[in-house]
Amino acid sequence: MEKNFDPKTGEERIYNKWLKAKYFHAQAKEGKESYTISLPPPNITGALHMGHALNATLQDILIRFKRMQGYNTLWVPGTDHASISTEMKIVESLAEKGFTKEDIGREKFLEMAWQWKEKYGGIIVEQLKKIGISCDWDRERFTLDQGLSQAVLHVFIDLHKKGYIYKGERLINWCPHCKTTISDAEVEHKDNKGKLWHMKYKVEGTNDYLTFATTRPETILGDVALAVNPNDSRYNKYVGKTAVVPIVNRQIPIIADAYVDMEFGTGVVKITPGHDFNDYEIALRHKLPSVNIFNNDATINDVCEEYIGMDRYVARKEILKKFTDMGQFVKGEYIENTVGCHDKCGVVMEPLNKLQWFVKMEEMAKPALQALETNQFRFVPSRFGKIYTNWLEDIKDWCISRQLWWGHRIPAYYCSCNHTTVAINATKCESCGNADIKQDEDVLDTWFSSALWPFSTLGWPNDSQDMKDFFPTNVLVTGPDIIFFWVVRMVFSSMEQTGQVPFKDVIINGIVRDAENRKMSKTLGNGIDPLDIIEQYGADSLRLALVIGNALGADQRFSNEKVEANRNFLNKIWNASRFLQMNEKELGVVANISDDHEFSLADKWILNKLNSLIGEITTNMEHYELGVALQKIYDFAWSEYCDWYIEMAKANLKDPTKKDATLYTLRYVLITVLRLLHPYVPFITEEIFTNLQNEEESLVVSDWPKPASLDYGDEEKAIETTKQAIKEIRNIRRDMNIPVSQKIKITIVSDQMVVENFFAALAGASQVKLQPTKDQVEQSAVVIQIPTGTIYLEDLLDTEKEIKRLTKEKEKLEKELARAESMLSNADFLAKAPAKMVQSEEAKKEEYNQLLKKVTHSLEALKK
RNA sequence: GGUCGCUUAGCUCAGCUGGGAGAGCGCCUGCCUUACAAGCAGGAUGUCGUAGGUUCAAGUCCUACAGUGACCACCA
Repeated sequence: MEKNFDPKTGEERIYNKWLKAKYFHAQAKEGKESYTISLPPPNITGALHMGHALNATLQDILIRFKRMQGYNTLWVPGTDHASISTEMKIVESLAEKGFTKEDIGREKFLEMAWQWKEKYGGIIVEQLKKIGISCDWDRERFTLDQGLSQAVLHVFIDLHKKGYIYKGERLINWCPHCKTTISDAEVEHKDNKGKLWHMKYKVEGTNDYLTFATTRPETILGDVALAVNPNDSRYNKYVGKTAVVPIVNRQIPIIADAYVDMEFGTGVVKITPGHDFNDYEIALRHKLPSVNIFNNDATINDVCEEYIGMDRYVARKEILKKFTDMGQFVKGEYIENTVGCHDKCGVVMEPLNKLQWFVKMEEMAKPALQALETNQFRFVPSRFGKIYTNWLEDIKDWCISRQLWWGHRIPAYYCSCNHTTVAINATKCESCGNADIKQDEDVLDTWFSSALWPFSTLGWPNDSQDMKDFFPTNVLVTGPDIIFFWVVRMVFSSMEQTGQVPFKDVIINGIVRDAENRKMSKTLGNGIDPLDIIEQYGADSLRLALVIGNALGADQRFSNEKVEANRNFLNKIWNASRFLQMNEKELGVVANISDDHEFSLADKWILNKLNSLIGEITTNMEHYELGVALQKIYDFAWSEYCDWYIEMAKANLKDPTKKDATLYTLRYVLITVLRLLHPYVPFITEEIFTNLQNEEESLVVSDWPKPASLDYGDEEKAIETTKQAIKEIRNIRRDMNIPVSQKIKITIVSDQMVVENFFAALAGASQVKLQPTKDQVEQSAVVIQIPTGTIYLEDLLDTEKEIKRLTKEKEKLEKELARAESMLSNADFLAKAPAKMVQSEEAKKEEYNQLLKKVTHSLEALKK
């Protein structure tokens, strides 16, 4: 074996081996419970980032764990067509050549988009593979592929038939840059330091002016009313009168509405239903008209000759100037508010009144809410359920039509007879039979297809075997930021279409930040590329760094130091296996051992500890406590197996009576550790495993360890005591500056301790004598008291130092004793604490007492 | 404005259903001991944000407060 594992060459080789063996490919298996995960499909425009890496790693750990446990596992991968993001890319590339998408037309544009998808869409998948994830690549899907498109159309038509999908004119969020509608979820509210302008309109039939405040002076062109609070005594007298919007010379009513906050601004609000959601509501209540003042690019339309074609922000300045000139400008003050921006391009979105397709949400939200309430599925950690619930409780109808070309085109066909035919590939009007029908130009929101992902990828709406075998899925792992984009929509879509909640557990992973706790972003340029990390340290190290010591759902900082530390751990495991191989080469492999073979104390100790470990971490992993579980394996492997057991084994291997059992135990424990680690670090564990076993075997499909039926509790305790003794000896050697090379003589007086042959080596002794009584022990020895006996380090005595040490020891014991005694003298503790607690305290008290007596005795003897 | 986190060793963070505070990194001392210097052995450092409460027992449960962060939200 090489001195180090080289991930650069090894990982790819191993991954290809797995693919070739089709370990990740799932088929329905009789008598095997299935376990399914749908990979959140990354956008084809995306490049792999740390968020993907974490997300994919968590899923891979779970699916590999379950696969080893014997479940029939399926992990469905795929990508999302990312309607708007992809379209933006194509539009940009066209713009570079001086074209617009309209120049080349829909058909040609889509051709380009598909070409783009073929060229770049697979990149992120290949990048994901580098992490080592065990998806069933034979089942890879794309949200715009034929099957999924069929599912999308099916759902659209179904919902339309049921009346859940309708077309209506509504105020919607419009992106003037992308020139499409966007849903509420896609609006990002950004803090904005703006100005609140005070301006005034003349009240007709009086000489009075009413002063209102607005952050958007340009929208006065669309004003249809002034509103005051009905209880506002300042303005009561004006209600019912008319004010005049200058420039457009529009007469508008002054109305009373409780929405108006008397405290804010002047207490007078201008009402612009065409470009403000609140005003829209008010206008509905008061039956006011709506005036649209904008073109699709947010320039002023023909509402006003003077500003026609002018950008909204230019118009703002011009109108303010005009008001100043007219003497109707009052003042401007600084204000902090928020503005809604398109989350994709960042441009301030504009509410516009448009005819669009919507999904009626109120009714479908109900079962989705109930599903969580009644624990039909759950969030882990549970607190994220609140985001889900809040969003559903306050849900508005979902605007699903987009003025884009890349996506699922809406299956609605318009006829000159005014009838709309909603059907797949309609060729004639279903009402009048006219063949001259025109399909709706718009496509569906990307999330409409993602919402069907867990079942559309399994062949739905066809009566597929995969649906029967693998649906509903077991786990969804995703980020907190898309709970309302995606999780919510998957639940209600699935419940409506399949009658089932699409998953059992929704695991929320945190956000990976940089070492300074900043969000990694392209603009900041602080992103750490997972591929760079893989290149430098290997995928296994990356995976460990992302998972170890991290609580689920919590954000984490990422740094190369973390990766390095974990790389070191893997190197440690690698070298432990080299140690085993070296010895097996010399002494022979003992892969099996007969029942009558006697294990040494050390063997029994490590086997017992391993047994507990298996039980604990299996439970941890079943509870998704992956970080905790990993930490436990790490500690066991490094601190117990490598630091202690291997060192003990070195001596035992020289003992012909112990050699075989030791070789067996070394191998057995190491291989078990490899199994336990495999879900976390699949590559290196597989490499070691095949080195130790044979090329044909694979950890991927090997069994997850189960605790053995053994109880070496006493042996474990005995070795723990021995370890404690050795530690104290080392401690004293250190205090007295005795180098490792200088061997000492040790006498142990005990009638119960067994001193194994490793003791001398680990304690740095030339000889270790064990005797039942204190006879013939040299006077000049350092004395260590342990519960099972007394240890004498001969010829080391430095009386002064020894007195100091023993005094410290004595003080410590007295403190411990006092603690135990105070607990035991507490009547409430005795009465109310569990008996086990009380017993354990009593035992400790007894032990401390004994030790204290002995230490005190030694101390007195020295002082004489 | 609402909701939800976080505050534990110098730094980054674990700590499950309450029973004597942990890891990694860093730091100090000594070691190239034939698996591993990406290592070995030993060591130091914490009134677990503050104040109350529940309990025999609180880092862990409850309340308030203080810092800090995220998300949601129509104050023109």
